[in-house]
Amino acid sequence: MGVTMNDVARAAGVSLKTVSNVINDYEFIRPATKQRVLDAISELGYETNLTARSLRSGKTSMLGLVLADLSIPYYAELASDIMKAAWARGYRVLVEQSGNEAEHEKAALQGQFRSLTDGLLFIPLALDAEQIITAAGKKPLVLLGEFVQDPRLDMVLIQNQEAAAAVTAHLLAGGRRRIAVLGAHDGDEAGSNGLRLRGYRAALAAAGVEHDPELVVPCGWRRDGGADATARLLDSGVEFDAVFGLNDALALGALHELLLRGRKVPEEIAVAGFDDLDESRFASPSLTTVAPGRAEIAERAVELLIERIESKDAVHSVQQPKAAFAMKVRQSAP
Amino acid sequence: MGVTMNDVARAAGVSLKTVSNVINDYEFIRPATKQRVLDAISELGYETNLTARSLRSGKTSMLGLVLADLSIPYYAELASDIMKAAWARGYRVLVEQSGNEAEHEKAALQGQFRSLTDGLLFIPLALDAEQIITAAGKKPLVLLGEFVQDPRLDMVLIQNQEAAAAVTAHLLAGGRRRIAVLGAHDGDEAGSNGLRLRGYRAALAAAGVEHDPELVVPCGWRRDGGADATARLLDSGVEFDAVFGLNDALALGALHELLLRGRKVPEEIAVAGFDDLDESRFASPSLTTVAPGRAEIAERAVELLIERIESKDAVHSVQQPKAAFAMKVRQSAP
DNA sequence: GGCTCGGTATACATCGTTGCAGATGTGCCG
DNA sequence: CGGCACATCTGCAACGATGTATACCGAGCC
Repeated sequence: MGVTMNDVARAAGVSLKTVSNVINDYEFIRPATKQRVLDAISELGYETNLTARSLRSGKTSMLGLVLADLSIPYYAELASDIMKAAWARGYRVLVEQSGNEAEHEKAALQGQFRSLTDGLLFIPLALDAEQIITAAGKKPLVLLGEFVQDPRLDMVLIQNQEAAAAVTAHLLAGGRRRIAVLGAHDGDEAGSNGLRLRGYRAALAAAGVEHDPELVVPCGWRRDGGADATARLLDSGVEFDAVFGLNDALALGALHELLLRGRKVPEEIAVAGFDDLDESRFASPSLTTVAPGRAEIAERAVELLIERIESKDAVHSVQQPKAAFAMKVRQSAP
Repeated sequence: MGVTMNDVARAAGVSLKTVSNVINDYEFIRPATKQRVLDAISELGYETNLTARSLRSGKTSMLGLVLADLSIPYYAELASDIMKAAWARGYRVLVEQSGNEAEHEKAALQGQFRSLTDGLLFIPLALDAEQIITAAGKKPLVLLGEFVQDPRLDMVLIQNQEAAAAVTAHLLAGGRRRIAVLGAHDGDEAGSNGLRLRGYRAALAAAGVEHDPELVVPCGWRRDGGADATARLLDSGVEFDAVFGLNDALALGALHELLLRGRKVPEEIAVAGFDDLDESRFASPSLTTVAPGRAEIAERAVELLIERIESKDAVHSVQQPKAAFAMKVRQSAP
């Protein structure tokens, strides 16, 4: 157990450094020498010790990914895309679940384990920009999710406001006038939910439809939150002819509750979401939603982070690319 | 950037080794000394370099988790549980997506990246036991998912057969006699799908219901596979009054397709699955399924793997604990 | 033939930590 | 008061790789 370069060197009759050179594709090695080393490597079953390499070179070739919880489908799908993008560029991803708690997020930014990664992809939920900047120090960092916005931070943006406006406009075009919104407080301005809410209000205003604060229902971020909120809404007696879940999980929870209570979707009440989960396509009825460009987000975020890592000292201006979104009109709101 | 133990030592006026001792909670240190060191640490913002520690100690405190793809909800939920269990024991998890390809699985078992982890949790899909044993070598390894069964390998078992029999029995108890099965070939004996199929047949036999091979429909493992298979089944004209998806994704795909075609669930056709995804609870109608004991599986697998890692040389017999399962009766098959 | 030059291989120090083997100091016992 | 045990602290050598500097070698040039 544990063949080292030294063993290989001895077996091949060369110096340790030559083995290193072969492994790192150094240009000037005689083919015969190279072959001898390669033979020795495969004969002994040598494998590079990445830990040692990291210590010496100062790079781990790992990216940290901090998100709330993998059991939330949107994060799982995003994580999957991010891992593929990173892998394609020779990096691995170390996922850290923050459980949406400030303490865990902070720990991820500045804790011990930071030293295992070359940079961080971070989906902040509990910390604000100031806290993030303080905690992160100089480590390469790219934010995702737009919960936090700040001109000093690199991030990949979702067009929250525009996309939410598009969903709302679609519902309005379908003749809906009393569109309930799940997942935000009426006053929210910040965070992705705030931005999405703003998009909703903008679309209403553009269509000349009055905004009723009673239709904005705060709730958790998961399916049960959407279901509960819908139940409360139905019980409250407030009239509505559509539900816009600020994410698909909420919309699916709402859909479930509406059908449970015998409401007809979409005839009576239309339902729309935001995220375009794989699951949403297969809901019954299938869910109208907007795709925020997940694959593009993953790709861009990884690319940007790696750029920051590999040109660490270079001067650079903050980048905040926006991903393209796309409406997905399905049965729940045709 | 890069405060080392040496810097701390100098600042605290002690030797480097004493700093190390403080950090590792060595017993015999005068409180005053300890405090001085701790002060220096926080003043300088020192952080342990885990890479160096790993190199020196030979432990990385990371577990590898090899699975097909995080975008598959069952794996995402399992991964989430595994990470929490590992974290609670001081380990992190490095996820590797195999995409269900033999080559990737093999690479995960014996590739470079192996040296970054102390042991591997592996959900095999493409490799068989022999290949796994050959590729894995002596590295601590615990299998999950029961796609492979072998008395030489540690693994945490799902009661595939028993649980599938329970689902089938439940459908039979509801008066169903023509139960279609999605996700296996009629001949399958191995793998979780084979075992689940065997449970299905056993339950039919126990109830004295004849088995019709035409009701067994092979298909992919995701929602679209279930939908396609259901479409084919409907088109073929084969009669059936229930569908048993060998996992929830398939069942949900089937549910979607049935409703799309105007079939009433459960009145006309009952639907049941296997996995108890979070999503299944919120489907409409909610999905009857069986929970394989995901949290317990995660817990036990992590525990077993860590035991193997930490008592590496000790003689031990192969362990194959079984997780308890639980029926979840919901609307789709009351 | 001696000298330069570029290709090829090597030696040595080094990354930041921990294991091991001691060195020092303190208190207590006889 | 010497000796001994024990608490406390220190120094050195490693872990396995890579960077830098340099040694060697044959070919080409004058």
